[in-house]
Amino acid sequence: MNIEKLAETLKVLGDPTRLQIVAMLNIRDLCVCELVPMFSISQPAISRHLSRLRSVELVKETRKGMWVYYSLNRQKLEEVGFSLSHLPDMTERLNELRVKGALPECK
Amino acid sequence: MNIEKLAETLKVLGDPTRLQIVAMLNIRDLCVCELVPMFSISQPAISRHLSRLRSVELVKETRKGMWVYYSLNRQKLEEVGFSLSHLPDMTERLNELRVKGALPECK
DNA sequence: TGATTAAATAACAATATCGTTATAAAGTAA
DNA sequence: TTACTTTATAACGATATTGTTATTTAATCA
Repeated sequence: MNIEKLAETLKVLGDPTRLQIVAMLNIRDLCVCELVPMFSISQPAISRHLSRLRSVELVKETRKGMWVYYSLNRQKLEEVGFSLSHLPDMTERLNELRVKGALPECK
Repeated sequence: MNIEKLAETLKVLGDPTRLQIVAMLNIRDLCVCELVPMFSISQPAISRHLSRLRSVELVKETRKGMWVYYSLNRQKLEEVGFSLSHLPDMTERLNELRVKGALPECK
């Protein structure tokens, strides 16, 4: 995952409500009406959080009749962990800057 | 790491500038005056980003004369990855809610 | 059809974030 | 001391985020 996308995904995960939703979905798929009573915020607020999680493909929705079930995209979550432990190698970028004289000599 | 602290740390990582700083510090320790020319934002802006990274102990600062060197706390970064792949088990919490009748029956 | 339920979207307010420029603080050196 | 360099902080504006209530959309059922 490129660094911009990784940052965007981490930002989505970096909210206590959304991270708890992810932890809940790690146990089993849940419909919105089950998620709402778990938190002390409104249904629309939960809906917006789910929308943000969906926007980075951390969760998937499936409509079943009146209900919408959300499930965790474990692969995406693993990808985040992997990308974090394999950050892009900036050695070359650092060399470029040094060659261009963009780096001061702080001895 | 508890879920609140994890969310806070992910939020700090969830910014493209800060994540790039982390990637740079993964190569070697850098002083602020080296970091500034790598980005097209002001020195105070970089300083604020470093302050946020410091606030969750992702980086450590060391003053050397006039210069302040920042280094990556790799242990903390690994901890984030580990916590992400070992989210707290919400099974019990889910049971509580079910027993209390807080979960609707969406069949 | 019309009523009901579940979920998403719209509109808005309060607060947080991130950038800027100006200034302060800390260290070096003439 | 005074001047200079490096970094942090202050003050402020623009924008993003997160919550609210009201409304819309989608599906079910009498």
